[in-house]
Amino acid sequence: MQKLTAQRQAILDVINRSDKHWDADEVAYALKENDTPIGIATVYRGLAALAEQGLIESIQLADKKRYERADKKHHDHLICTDCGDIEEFCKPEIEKLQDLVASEHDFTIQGHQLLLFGICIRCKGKGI
Amino acid sequence: MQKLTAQRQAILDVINRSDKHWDADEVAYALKENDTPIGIATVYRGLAALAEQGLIESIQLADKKRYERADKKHHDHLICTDCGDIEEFCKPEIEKLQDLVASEHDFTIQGHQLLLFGICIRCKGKGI
DNA sequence: GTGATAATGATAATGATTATCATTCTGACT
DNA sequence: AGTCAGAATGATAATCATTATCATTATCAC
Ligand SMILES: [Mn+2]
Ligand SMILES: [Mn+2]
Ligand SMILES: [Zn+2]
Ligand SMILES: [Zn+2]
Repeated sequence: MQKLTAQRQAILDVINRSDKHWDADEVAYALKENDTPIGIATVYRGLAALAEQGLIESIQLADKKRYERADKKHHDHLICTDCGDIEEFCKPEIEKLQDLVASEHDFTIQGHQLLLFGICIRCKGKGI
Repeated sequence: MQKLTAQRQAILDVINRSDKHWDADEVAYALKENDTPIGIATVYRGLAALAEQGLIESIQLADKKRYERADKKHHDHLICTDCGDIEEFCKPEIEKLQDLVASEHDFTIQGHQLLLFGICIRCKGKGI
């Protein structure tokens, strides 16, 4: 990314103004609401470029990529298989053990993805 | 899955006779080599059905699902971003901490996926 | 054997993402 | 100010894994 163009700045603003985990369509829709509509291909390219620069974070779910603000400390995710809600958690002991695993395998770790799937507290009380 | 049909048994056999992590196309190709060709839709359905019954395991990578034998103890994966190789590891302390995280969030855990991305030992010595 | 149910397989459809390509923008340099 | 090159944009086509459709076939209970 050479330039933080107006379009990419607009994408970044959308993502930075909430704690959501956005997919490309949601970003495009928010931009349209915003009266700054941007072509969907440009949204995809912008998201990829911003993530590459570390200006936003990405998580890869089964079906699609989602993006979030980069200005929080590193965390991983709990995903409700019922409502799709995404919660966050931070557990440095796990990260340490991951590094240990990598070194045990002579593996130079570049990143990781830990997803916990299950039922969130809200969905637990649904069928009553 | 009502029946373990001949086709599904053939899929299961292919997967059980190696330690690979198979995608649907690879399974279909192996079956053709085997002189037991099976329609690709049937392969997809068979893999899903076998995984649902716990007869095989699945992992969801960024682009596609892969399947492996279910007769090993639970493990997670190291994925080389250079050659695509998949190694396995087992770290019960991590699993315990995952359960702790879930309980801290009143989250009923159903499953998890931990992927460590990086460079495997073989690829590390490449550019010399 | 007959009928209900499930599975198969060829093919079409879906959905997220990427590629193409003509057009527009930007910034550096006259 | 004008020119030029490299980037970015956006409409659209293409890709690729997976799922849906649907007519046909297999299987099981009676
Ligand atoms: Mn997050
Ligand atoms: Mn494995
Ligand atoms: Zn939920
Ligand atoms: Zn490698």
